[in-house]
Amino acid sequence: MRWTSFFSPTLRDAPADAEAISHQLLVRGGFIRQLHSGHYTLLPLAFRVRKKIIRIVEEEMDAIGGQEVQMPTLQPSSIWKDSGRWESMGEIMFRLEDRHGSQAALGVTAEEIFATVANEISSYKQLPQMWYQIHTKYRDEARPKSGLLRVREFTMKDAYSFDIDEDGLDKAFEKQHQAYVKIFERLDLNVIPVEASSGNMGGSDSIEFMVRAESGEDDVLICGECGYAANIEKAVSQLSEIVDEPGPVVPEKFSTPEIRTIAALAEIGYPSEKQIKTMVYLIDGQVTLVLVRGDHMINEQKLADATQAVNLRQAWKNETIETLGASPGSLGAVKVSDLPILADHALNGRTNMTTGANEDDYHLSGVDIDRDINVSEWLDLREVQAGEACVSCGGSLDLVSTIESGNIFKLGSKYAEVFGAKVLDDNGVSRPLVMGSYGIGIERAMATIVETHHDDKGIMWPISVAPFQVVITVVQVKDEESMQVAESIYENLLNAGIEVLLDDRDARAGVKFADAELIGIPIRVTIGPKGIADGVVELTTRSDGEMDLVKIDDVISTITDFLS
RNA sequence: CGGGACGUGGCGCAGCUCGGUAGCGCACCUGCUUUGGGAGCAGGGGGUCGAGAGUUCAAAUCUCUCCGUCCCGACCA
Repeated sequence: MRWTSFFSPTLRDAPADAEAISHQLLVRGGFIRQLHSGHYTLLPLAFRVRKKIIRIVEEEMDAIGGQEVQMPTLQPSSIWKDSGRWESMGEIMFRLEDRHGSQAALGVTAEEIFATVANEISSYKQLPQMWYQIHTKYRDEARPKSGLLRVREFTMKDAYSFDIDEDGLDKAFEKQHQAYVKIFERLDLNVIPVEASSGNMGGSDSIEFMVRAESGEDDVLICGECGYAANIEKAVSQLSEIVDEPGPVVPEKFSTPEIRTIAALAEIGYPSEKQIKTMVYLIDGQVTLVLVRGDHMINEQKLADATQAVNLRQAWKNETIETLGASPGSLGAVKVSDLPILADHALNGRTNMTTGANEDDYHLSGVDIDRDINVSEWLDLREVQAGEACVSCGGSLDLVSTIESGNIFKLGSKYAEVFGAKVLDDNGVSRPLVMGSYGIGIERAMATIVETHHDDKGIMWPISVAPFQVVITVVQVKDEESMQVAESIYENLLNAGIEVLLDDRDARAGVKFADAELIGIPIRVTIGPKGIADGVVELTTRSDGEMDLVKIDDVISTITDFLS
């Protein structure tokens, strides 16, 4: 490709509203343009990168027996109603009606569709199966952000495995795990597999593949000692034991005017780890009290997972007052008998605690949880904090921000049962298929690579996904000899199957160098009159900026060697 | 959904307080000079000032409503 006919509108300044570095560089480099919030046009450069990522994903999926298919993105409401996700997907799902008034949705994910097709499998002899597609997904995100990192329309590789039993699923899951490791290696993304919540996918085991990045929005806890890693929605830790002083036989009410917070109560002599934090939630319409230790935070995803809630929110202030008769700041669960009370494990067995009295401006001290609070269920609800001890080795946990680049789920038979995807086993017994589902966001991977491969001059693509492997920068386009050498190297590289961009623009050298660096081509061949006089050209690698003088006749072999 | 900011040529911005019909840098076009790290000079093209309504002789500027975009939080397969 010749730059003079190539469409890559580079910009000197990034748009003011681009915050994430990948967003800035992809826009500045002429890879993408925004159409509206969460929807981006992929210009030729980005499209080339996308294709390469897709190719890598396809190769690794095919290598583990994946079969590529393509499902419709416009899907009838009926199958989503059958699985219950027409409801539970909530606002994330784009919905529309056709001219006949039939309701439909744009594909958010495809468990339902794949399970429907899996009806065609009738015997255990046809198993296992692994199907995947690389196709557009639509999600009405509450807040699209950070360029390609969180969008409403994107390409996803979604794979689905079908097995006769859990054992088969375990194998498929492991194969996908291994394939992911290879894919991310080839993309030069340093992924951390972490235990994760499966959200409303309804699965059991779930692993997310996370890449550390400044602009990441998922928090992960990692143990530097033993390698334990988990999403904050799932992470657990060890707490040092607290020995409570013996308390009174009944709780004692005391006046606490002006005291509305855990911190304020701590200041007057009731340490936060000796307090009970009481929060009021509406869990699928049911008012519920949720208790954690005073110095702990509730993680709502844990709460949602533990309760299988579809709709979950904190109660409004007025709802709280109606229910408990007091305002937030004076709430407690002592003597509450008509509401479910969910408590975090860290409160188990504690005595002589302090909590709100359910009467404004009063608290209770000397609360013995077993004796005074009617806990319905003990659950893991609290959010682990940085520095806490690892459950497996006691090491200190680090909190790091990451981008979720892929995930794998064990779905079990939920969808197979709903859609009647059953097969006969070797005893002639009908059994539902056991499914897994496995996703990777393609454009997100592209942006994540930029997040992790850039310097102050621009992008530094790994060779595996670079839009071009080589750029030939002709310093003096009007110098005939330079152009002749450039044309000849260009032709030879093309013949060698290498993707080359020939910068034949009549621009100043500085402009051309800056553009080449901005768009991140791994190898630059610089051709100028000076070198030609000596029979050499320059080879510069983008990743380390190192420059070598190479004889003109050796350029092709040097480059092909370097690339292989 | 809660909080905050912004909307003026392709990009970055000024002008708005105090109303008088739009300007700067980059980019773009033409010519000349220049040519190894974002050139110089000269000339030129391009803007419903987010939209609508209102106030006014007159609105980018004042008022109201709406729309859009970004950031923080909530939420998020």
